[in-house]
Amino acid sequence: MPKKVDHEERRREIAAAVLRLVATRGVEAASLRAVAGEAGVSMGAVQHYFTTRDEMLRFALAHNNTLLAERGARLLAERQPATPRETFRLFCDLLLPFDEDSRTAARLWAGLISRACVNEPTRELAAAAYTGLTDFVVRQLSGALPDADAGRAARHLVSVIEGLRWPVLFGVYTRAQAMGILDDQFELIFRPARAR
Amino acid sequence: MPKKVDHEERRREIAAAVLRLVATRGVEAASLRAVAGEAGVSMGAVQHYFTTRDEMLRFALAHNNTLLAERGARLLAERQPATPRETFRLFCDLLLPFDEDSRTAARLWAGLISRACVNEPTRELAAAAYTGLTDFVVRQLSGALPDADAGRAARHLVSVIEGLRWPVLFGVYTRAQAMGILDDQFELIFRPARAR
DNA sequence: GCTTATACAATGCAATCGCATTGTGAAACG
DNA sequence: CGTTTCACAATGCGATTGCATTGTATAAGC
Repeated sequence: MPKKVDHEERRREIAAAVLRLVATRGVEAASLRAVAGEAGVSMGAVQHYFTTRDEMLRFALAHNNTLLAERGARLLAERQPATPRETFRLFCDLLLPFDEDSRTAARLWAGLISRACVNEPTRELAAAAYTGLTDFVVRQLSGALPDADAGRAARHLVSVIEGLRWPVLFGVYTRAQAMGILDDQFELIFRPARAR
Repeated sequence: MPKKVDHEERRREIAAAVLRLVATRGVEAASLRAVAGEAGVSMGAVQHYFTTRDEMLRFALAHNNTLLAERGARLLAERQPATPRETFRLFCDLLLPFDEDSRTAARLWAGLISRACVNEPTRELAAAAYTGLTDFVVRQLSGALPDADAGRAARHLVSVIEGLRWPVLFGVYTRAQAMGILDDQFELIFRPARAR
């Protein structure tokens, strides 16, 4: 019938435009027209791929989560961390807004959170993102710790990292200060079991 | 001259309407008209007290921060926590979205964060809120720990609490699970110094 | 080659937005 | 008692919003 177009690929392209807008000017700025302009297509095209603005935003934020997961897996594969501590540092670099990439990701995360507060499907998305991240960390830790401790350690580490995201993004902590807090945390958690 | 009106008090009343809207329907919903309607005044009144929507939002979010600080001080005064652990639990109840009040506060916090990502004055506000909170906790802890440790412990505790806010709000952790994580953390930090 | 389904593009529309302007009633001051 | 000044109320305006509708170019199936 008509032209053959990779539907999902086009959606992802438009989603990328959404993410650029959300990261630089906030969720409110991601209007249909602005997105169309940013993506270099007509507004009709955006409407063709997303029935509603809400669906567009939800897809974009979900897409961003899979991008982040891929980035984490890639980092893990290429840096091959040998010790739990190296793995941990890798996650810090991935999740905390130290460089421009992760600062962008943090701003997107902020958009996700603010929408999740008032939009049920987005809330489910955010909840899934948190559980997914924690599970991922559990799996990374499961070699280095007994299973029972791995779960606990993962929840600890994820909590502290998450708790540092906004202070770091807003300039309350420098990278060195944040890493200091995280190092302390790491020491505490990975102290030999007998000392606990 | 004209009627005598407590200017700041009126601003706070309007800000309360803003906060109600932000908490229930998000920052975007706090339009001048909606705020006027919620506050039960005309749009002209809102404009009379705030020169711009941006200023209105900033004032409302800053106002919310002082309300939260007052609430913390009041809780501290009436519950008179004797041990660091009791103090800590008090802060958890204050900051984590366990009841409807603190869930509202968390949604407001989300609004603050998302705006802080794209609005410089709001960013400063958010940064000040984080440092203010940490300083407050340091002061609470300074009796129970040597000064050097109090700062470190405070940054730890605040980080973990902050890291649990969104998972709790989005239903990833129940109150019991969150408190379990926090208890563990508390144990780690307050373990006798010789064991470190 | 005609049909048909797709992939957009263009435009229209009612609603809403922030903000500016203007009007009015009242109260304090001279 | 008149003037001034503040506290609003009402309305207007241009811009922008999400969404619906319509038009059209293209290309695969029969």
